[in-house]
Amino acid sequence: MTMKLENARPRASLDRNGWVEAAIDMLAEQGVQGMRVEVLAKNFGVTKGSFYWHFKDRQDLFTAVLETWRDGRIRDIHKQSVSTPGREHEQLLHLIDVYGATRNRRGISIELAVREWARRDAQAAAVVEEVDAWRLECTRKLFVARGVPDDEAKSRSLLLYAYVFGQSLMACESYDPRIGDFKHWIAELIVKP
Amino acid sequence: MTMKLENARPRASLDRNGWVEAAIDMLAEQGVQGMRVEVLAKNFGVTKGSFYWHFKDRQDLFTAVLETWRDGRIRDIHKQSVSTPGREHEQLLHLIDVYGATRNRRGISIELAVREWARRDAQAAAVVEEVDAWRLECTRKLFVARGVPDDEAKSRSLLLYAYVFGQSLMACESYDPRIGDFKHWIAELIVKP
DNA sequence: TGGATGGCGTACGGTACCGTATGGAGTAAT
DNA sequence: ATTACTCCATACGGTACCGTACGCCATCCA
Repeated sequence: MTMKLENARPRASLDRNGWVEAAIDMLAEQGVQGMRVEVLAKNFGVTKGSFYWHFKDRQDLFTAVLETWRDGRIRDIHKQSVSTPGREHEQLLHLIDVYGATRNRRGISIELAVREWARRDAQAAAVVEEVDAWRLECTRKLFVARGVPDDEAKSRSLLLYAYVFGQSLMACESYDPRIGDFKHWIAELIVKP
Repeated sequence: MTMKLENARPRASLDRNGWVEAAIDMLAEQGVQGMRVEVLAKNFGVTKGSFYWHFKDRQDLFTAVLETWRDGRIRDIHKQSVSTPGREHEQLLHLIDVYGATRNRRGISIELAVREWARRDAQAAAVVEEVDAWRLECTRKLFVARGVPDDEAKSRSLLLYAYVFGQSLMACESYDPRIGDFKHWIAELIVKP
């Protein structure tokens, strides 16, 4: 049998998914324009001959990146937003915290890069719209689960996500040394029953 | 005297400022990477020989764009945020409305482009930080003028701007037909005493 | 063991840029 | 009229890409 050779080659990880993961790294660091075929190839130590074996063209990579990002986000949304009766308050605060902390910088970078991408590309815009719809819906359910009226739940969900994304756009670290307290106060205002 | 010839030539508007204004247009439409010397020149119907007469290099244009944007923002902030006793509530709601409406699309596009620029360029980051500081401070004064404690005023200012910027990043038009009502509710929550 | 196929390298043409060097037309000053 | 200065065009070299054509080699399969 040839089973022993399955992972014999150390560089055999360069399948379609490997390119997509590397492209997402570049997306986080440099934006859409940073996902360049020859640059990615050089980072892998190969030439673009490999790329054009796995992908039809650059747009093909873009589509794969968007789908990978969308699927990952939807999985995360479900993990974070399944209602645990009695703990919805903590769950909502945690949602805000995840996007506001210094950790998760990579996730935020990707988030912003995709959203900027979506402002000039219909395909990216559709993906963002889909992800937003899932997030807003799951968060709405969390609010409803703790007794908030439906309209108010929708409004607070919108406020929650707009706030966390907007916060990552601002340079507010130098605003006040007690910025952490302010953010807690804001989070409570958004989540408060 | 030669005074009569001061604005004799119709194309004499192609001074340094003309290039900067056109560059800001491209910034709004295509982001930082869209501000290209040869593209701008073609749009003007000239060649880049003109550009390199008025600017040392591309970075020189970038610096001028950032300074022009910063100065314009600071002027706007003062116009919008001077406290008119008794009307602070309406002034704050108007602030939110300015950034949330379908009009002012250009201003929002520039705002987002500059902020994305700032994530990868220290000079742009410094400008954004300066503009944010002005905005937060002026809005804080509006809150304080209507009796809000100082810490809460700072928190609400931060929430206000993070919300309006984040909102422009989201595709929330298809969220619910009553999105307008939700935004009003949110604005009241942010501004409410 | 010969041929098919997967995975990648090489080489090339083409495009879109940046920046420089230089010339040239028009105007202003002497 | 000569000079000088402003403003722009032309031409060039260089870089960084995208995409394609084609060739090479290892592996698998009959």
